[in-house]
Amino acid sequence: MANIRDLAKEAGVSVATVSRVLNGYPYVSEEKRKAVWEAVEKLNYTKNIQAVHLAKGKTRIVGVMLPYIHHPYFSAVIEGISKEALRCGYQLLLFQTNYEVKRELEALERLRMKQMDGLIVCSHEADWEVFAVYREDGPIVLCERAVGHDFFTVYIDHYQAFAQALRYLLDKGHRRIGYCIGRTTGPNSQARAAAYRDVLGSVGVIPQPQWIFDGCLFLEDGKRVIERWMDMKERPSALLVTSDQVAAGIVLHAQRVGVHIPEELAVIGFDNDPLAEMLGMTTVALPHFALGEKAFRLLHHWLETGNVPRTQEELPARLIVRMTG
Amino acid sequence: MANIRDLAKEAGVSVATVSRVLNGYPYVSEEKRKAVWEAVEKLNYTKNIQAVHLAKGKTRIVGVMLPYIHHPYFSAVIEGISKEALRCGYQLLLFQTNYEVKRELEALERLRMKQMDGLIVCSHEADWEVFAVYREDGPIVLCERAVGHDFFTVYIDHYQAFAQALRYLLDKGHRRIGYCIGRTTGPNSQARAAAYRDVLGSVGVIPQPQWIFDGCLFLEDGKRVIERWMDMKERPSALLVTSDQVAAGIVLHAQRVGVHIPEELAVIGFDNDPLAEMLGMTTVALPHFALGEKAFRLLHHWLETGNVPRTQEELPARLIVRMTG
DNA sequence: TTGTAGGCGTTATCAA
DNA sequence: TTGATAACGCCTACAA
Repeated sequence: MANIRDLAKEAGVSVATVSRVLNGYPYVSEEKRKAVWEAVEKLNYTKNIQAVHLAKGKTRIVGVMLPYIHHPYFSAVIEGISKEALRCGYQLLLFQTNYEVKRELEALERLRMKQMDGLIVCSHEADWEVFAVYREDGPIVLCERAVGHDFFTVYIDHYQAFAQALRYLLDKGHRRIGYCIGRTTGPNSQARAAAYRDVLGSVGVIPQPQWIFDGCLFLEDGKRVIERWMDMKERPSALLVTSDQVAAGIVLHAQRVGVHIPEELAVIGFDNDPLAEMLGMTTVALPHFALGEKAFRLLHHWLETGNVPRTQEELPARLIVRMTG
Repeated sequence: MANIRDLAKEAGVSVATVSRVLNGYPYVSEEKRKAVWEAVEKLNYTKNIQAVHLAKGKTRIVGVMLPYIHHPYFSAVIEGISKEALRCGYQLLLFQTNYEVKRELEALERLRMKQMDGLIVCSHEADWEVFAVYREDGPIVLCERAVGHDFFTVYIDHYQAFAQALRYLLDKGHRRIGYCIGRTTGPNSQARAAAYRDVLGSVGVIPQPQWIFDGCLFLEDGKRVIERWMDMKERPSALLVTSDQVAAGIVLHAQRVGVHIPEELAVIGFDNDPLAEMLGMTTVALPHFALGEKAFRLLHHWLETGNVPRTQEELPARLIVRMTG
């Protein structure tokens, strides 16, 4: 495969001139410019991007760290990132971690190795301290709140989102309120747990541990929740469900087994997935797509200007009352 | 940032020795090995992966071309690809195209530029001739059938899948059978259209153009379908819906507006999404995840052995009868 | 077991 | 306007 030196020889110019032509720099005579393009044509030349990356020390590639892709939340976030990246001429390198710390470290190491210009962390498992170590190796933007660390982040205010829904339920008279969550670790989950404690505590309700349903990620988990709920002696009268997928699973399975929603069990989902509208589900709308977009923009600005963005932007959530809660 | 030469100086050895140590080659004395690692530690060295890529002419990166990510079909395929890639130590570079030919060409150009070792095409818009031009620039594996081109592919046999469902409906006595599809171009869509013509033709049914509902990609499109269906004078009695998401939208909206399923309208979805099971939907299970896995494996084998895989593997689909059709 | 030196393909500086 | 040449950082014959 022809390289820039072959071109130079063919066109009868220097490699420097070839490079200038290829990159559209001024100060090249029309004549030589033409000769170079002809050589490009003749030798069927294409630039080797690796060499460019090495020489420039930049790649216009951004890494995206996330546990898995086949999930409505993460695929919405990526879509937002991807849309902006496309617009700005950046490429996306995927780092699927399955929430394994080892994988997260691999991604961070790749940042050190300068495989990409920056990294967007959608969700993580390792301690923030681990991430802090890599801060000097390249720009990192988070999609989660990092309390006590001055990372640059765009995040959804899950405390406020949860609190909002809880107060709504309290106002409707509910006292036995439980919730379903994907996993208990992670900043988002902890923000919710804090809101749960605080808001229920403010009205003197003592939540029961068994009112918290862990491992709720996918539609089919909703079935499990209903089954467990039916087996309980003191059932919650309302559930906050941190994913509309799971909430939909709950609502649909409840319907099937004859549990009346919201009379016997009020259900409030999160996300405002199309499914929520379709099922008439009360839900808290979360701006996932915008989260991805903004995270990329933040990183992009950082990369292009070199100015560290001292940003920690909070994206608001909005309760949408429909029929299930 | 320290480089391999700094290490050599620090450790009092040559760069070749450093490289050997770093890459775990034999024939290095324990003493020097130790000295190198100490230098690594001391200088806080990390290898620059770009330089490695350039020197080796390989990247262990695979490109994935797909129209969008936030879609159950594509995110399942990627998940399959990603899982295998992770296992084999490969990374994924995303090329979101929005079905724009221009974007597809950009991805192919990147293959030429040797940004990645190979490319998996999940779905495309450009003519196969365009892809054929780039075949010599790197291994390309397709997730769609390419009739008349000897690309290497793994694909779901959509003709068989569609035909299977159609015959089932015919057996049940349906004659006015329509279908909903994402877009009409693309090999998968054309395979379905062919099955539709052939199977209906075989029993002398002349399908009406308005029985084909285009642009059905997401849950919310199902609502539109029902609305249009209700406005029709000669309504289909059954619909094949090429996405369970859309089928779910149809079933749920039908329920809402009082259309009885399957009595007034039989619905058969595709994918076997968890939603289908939850809603008791009859559906044709499609192995999306396996498709991604196998596509990666095919490419991987090609990359590692250098042997062109003359594979064109057809993945079967399976009708799952539940309650909607 | 070790080192030297050339190569990978571009970009960028500096002098002309 | 142009060209030589030194980076960029690593790998790898080949020679010792």
